[in-house]
Amino acid sequence: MKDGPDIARIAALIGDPARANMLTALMSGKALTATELSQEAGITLQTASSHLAKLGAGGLLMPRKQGRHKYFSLANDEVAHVLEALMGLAAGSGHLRTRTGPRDEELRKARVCYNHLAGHMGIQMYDSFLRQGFLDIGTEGLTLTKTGASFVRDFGIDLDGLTAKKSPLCRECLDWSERRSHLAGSLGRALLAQMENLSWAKRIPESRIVRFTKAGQTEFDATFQR
Amino acid sequence: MKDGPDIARIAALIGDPARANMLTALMSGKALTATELSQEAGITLQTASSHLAKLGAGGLLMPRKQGRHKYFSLANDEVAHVLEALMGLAAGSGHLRTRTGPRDEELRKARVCYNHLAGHMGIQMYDSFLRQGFLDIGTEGLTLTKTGASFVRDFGIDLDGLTAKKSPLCRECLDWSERRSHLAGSLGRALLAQMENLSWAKRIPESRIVRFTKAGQTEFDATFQR
DNA sequence: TTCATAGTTCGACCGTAGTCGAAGCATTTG
DNA sequence: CAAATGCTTCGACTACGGTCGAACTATGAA
Repeated sequence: MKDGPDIARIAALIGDPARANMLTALMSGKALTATELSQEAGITLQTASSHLAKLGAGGLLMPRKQGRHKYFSLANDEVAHVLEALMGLAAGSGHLRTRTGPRDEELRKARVCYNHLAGHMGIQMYDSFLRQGFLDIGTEGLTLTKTGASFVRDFGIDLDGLTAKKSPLCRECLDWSERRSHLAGSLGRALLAQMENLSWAKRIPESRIVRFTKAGQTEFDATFQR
Repeated sequence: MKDGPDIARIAALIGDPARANMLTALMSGKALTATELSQEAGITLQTASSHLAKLGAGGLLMPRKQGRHKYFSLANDEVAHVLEALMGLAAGSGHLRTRTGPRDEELRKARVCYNHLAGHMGIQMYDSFLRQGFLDIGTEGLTLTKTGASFVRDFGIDLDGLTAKKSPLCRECLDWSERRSHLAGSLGRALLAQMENLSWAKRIPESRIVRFTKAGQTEFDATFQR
């Protein structure tokens, strides 16, 4: 009776309407909180919590704790592939709905997150690092590549000083507004500090907004938009 | 709450262990009877019947009645694709088990089925027709193409005589031993009759075996094996 | 510190769906 | 025709799992 891979187990996980709704909501690629997902599915938070625990245990979801929020995203591409295949079979075209965070335009664009750069520009920088091969996504956590190290040094950062400390150099941080990962860790903090040093930007007091100068914006784009 | 394509519905269908076992058994591409599938799933025939009805209504299975048997196969490639994706996610490599029909070697090779050719050679001819574009699989049933018609005429069959009758010219028939479709209908019967006319083969009395002569076999291979 | 918000755990309720025995059709075989 | 085989339908039982209220923990804000 036992047919090797237990397709019934995961199909049953997807087979509950509430869970299916959560999973399809996550197909956008963005991470959502438990509360948002509960609304997405039309169920209470308690019920959602139980569902999310099951999906996590089943290997379909990747939960990440961020402060007092818990963000969920699809565990990997294969999960998305299965969902897409199911959508195809279920005929009709796939809908996606999402509903994301901060209202303030400036906050969305660039803000401080534990002293590193977050928001659209944070994502922009992170993507640029990945594109240029400055960062390597290993089994557990990010590492700075050789080319990445030399770039960072050229940018004016005391890399040796950072690595001397015990706090992690590179970490992924889930962006609030963009709902994607960006660069955190001591390197992330140092990069933002250096941008402030170079007078590219400054923090607006009494808020988390990071406001770039016109020149600073140009420099940033030239440096990180390739 | 309603997310367009109802992936939960079909995922739930696959999500039951008994149904999942039946579906994986059908991944071989061969059609299986309700009884065989019930054994495959380790449940009684009554329960299996209910499951199979649901899978049919859900569009995952294609049932075909053949005498007092009912054969089930996956409805289409997309279903197989979903199952394969699920197997991938469920990790581990997929097992397949099957258990097919007739014992007698000669019967498996070539036999009569409602006066048309069945068994391995029947499949061979059917595949050859499809490969050469003699048959066209439309929305409902097979049709003979122009090139197919001229081939058939060259083979010595009175095609006009056949089309004059009201019984269907081409029909699919599910092969007992191969568990795949082959050509039935009046054309199928005429083709077998012509092979007997040409002394390629003759029927063995008191059985359904069709025995080809050595020369007939050679001719058949030359004609239908491309 | 206290309060508010996000999420988890516990317990109880309820419904749905899987299961099988028994009886009923349908088709083939003798 | 009767008997046998393959499958379906009906009905009853059972259990698993989804659901929510209430209480609890953890993190952040005032």
